[in-house]
Amino acid sequence: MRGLRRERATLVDVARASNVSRQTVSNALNNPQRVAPETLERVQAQIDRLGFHPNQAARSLRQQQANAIGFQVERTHARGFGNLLDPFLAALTEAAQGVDAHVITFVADEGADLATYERLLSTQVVDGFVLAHTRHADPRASWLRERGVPFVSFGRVWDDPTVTSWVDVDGRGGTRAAVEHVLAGGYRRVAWLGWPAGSLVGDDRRAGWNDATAGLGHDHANLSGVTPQNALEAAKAAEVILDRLSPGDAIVCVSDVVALGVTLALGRRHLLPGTDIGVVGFDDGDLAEAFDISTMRQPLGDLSRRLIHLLKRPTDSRHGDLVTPTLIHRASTTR
Amino acid sequence: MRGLRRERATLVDVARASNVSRQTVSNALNNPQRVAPETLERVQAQIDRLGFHPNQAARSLRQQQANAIGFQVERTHARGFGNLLDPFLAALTEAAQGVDAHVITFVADEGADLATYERLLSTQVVDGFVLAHTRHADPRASWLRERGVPFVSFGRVWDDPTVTSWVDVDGRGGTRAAVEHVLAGGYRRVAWLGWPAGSLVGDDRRAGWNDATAGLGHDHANLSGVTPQNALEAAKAAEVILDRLSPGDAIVCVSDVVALGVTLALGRRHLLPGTDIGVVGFDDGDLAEAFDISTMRQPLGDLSRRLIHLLKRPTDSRHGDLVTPTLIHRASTTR
DNA sequence: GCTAACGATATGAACGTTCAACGGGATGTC
DNA sequence: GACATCCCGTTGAACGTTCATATCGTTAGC
Repeated sequence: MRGLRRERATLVDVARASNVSRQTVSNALNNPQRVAPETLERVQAQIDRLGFHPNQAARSLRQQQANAIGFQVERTHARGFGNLLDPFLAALTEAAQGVDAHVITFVADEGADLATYERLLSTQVVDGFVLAHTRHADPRASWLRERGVPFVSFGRVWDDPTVTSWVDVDGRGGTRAAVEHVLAGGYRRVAWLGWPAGSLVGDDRRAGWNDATAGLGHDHANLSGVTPQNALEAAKAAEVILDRLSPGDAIVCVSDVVALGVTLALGRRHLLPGTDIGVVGFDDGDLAEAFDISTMRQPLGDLSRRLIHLLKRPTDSRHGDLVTPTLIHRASTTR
Repeated sequence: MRGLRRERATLVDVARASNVSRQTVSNALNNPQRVAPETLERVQAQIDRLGFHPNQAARSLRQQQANAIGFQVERTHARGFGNLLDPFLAALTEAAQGVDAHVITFVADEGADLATYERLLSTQVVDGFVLAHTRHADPRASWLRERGVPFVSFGRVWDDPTVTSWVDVDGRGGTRAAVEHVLAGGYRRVAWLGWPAGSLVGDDRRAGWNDATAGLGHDHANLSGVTPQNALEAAKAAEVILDRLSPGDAIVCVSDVVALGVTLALGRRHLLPGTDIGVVGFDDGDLAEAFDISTMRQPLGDLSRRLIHLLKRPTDSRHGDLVTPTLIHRASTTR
């Protein structure tokens, strides 16, 4: 994996070329205000001419920090359909680059995952971690906190209130906005297709539907259903609800995958999403776009930037951070 | 992003604790055969006791190599539905870990992407790159080759025969296997739904259908269709072919997304995939599993390991490397 | 019995950067 | 005029590892 021995310019090369000391070149890069303007200009010219970039390994060694963040990716078999982590990783990577940091991916063996976190830290490969897919009583969060390792979580660590360094999407507010969107579009009744109770994300999103439909005189019990996060199952569950709806009504769904299931069920009845029955998903994964389904977009760019910010200054959040999803209007809510 | 100043053990700490020199500890780690067995044991005991892991930054600095590989991820808006890169990245990460390397993700601005490659190299953040999504006349490949930078490509760099360091899936052989699978399952006629001619991957896969159906007396022109990589469009294209098929026939598709389109079209006709019409996809992305569609699985683990191997020893391949996809039998080809 | 060769371990130097400390000149303060 | 202060810049040391080379004792070869 070693390339041709490329001659990289070093600080000393730049220093010699511009007749200053190493440290002045270093200052020109890291503390330009400490350097006299004309010196700065001279040094900068040589940096450009020589194509100098500071060696990250030397920097890490001296500063005792890696400027890198670890992100655990799931092994192939463990990933689900409609997973958002792929675009999230892209957004996270971009946000990290914005603060001159890198994202390092890693996989961990089931059960032995903490050993991997330990290894990355003690080899000084990463300074901290971004967690996603936090589980109930996630052992990673407490392990990291005990050791004072910087980390943030994409998604609330619901059952550990001591972890406040998270950023999450406002599911309740998002669903509320989705309901208001279809009502404003002229759809009459708004049904809900969600996940079975007990999933914290699912319950949160459902609460938004409750909020927004409270005053409408709907028959709540009859106009909602549950399904696992699976398009085929969702299609079956949608059949039940569709029997109770008429053209001009709408279904707001807990996720894009579930919304796709509704779309499939509509297809079997030769009904058109949008024209006949409004459908809204949640997440704005790739499949929502592929099937022209209106959805609540998770603002992954903003969210990632907040995560990165929080990683550097954990004290800036006492209660976690909620971002508001935005409605993406597509054919499935166009009459 | 700096954690608590954790006291990490160093080589010297281990050396002192086991009454040997730095170098002996270093040898115990990197060249154990040079160290006397009893010394090795003593040193190893102290390494374990102190929880020592060698500092990667110091190692990189001294050895002038990062032990890291760069992998460009697409920005959010540029990704498509049914993208395989997410599981690929997981497999690649795992393969890299197998040789004590890390994967570093990065994003690049359109047009200025080579500058990002340059920066990662000259800061010694990575030693080389894994390319994916290679475009026609991909400028990255020639740029890297000119500079002698180690790189490999997931997918042939079709129009640059000087690039031999690629690993790809045998599309032709895979499709052939798919056709043989449905024939063996008792389906009578086997249609093809592919991408418009001109896509190299698509043409390759179609050739496999041609091969396998050559002696069957099919009406080739009538039993094949084209569609873009889009489930809704594929569903429309499938309608035309389905008009010419009868229950007991099958459709082999160029991708899972297209196969999903066929499944949708079947749903509208209240036909069941598998029972009425056989359907096979290609790629084994998450959606194939979600919709119980038989497909040709890209062996991402094997493929990644070959990529990593090739990155370290480019001379081991003179013509690139083809891996054989394996058939995943699901409901869509079960009668 | 002398020299060569080898096995096991130790030592100095180097990788390229930033930290900590310091120096010299100009400016300001009383 | 003495002294503090600031600006701009320099120098030695350190981060933790591995490379190149040296040392020492033992064995082999003749």
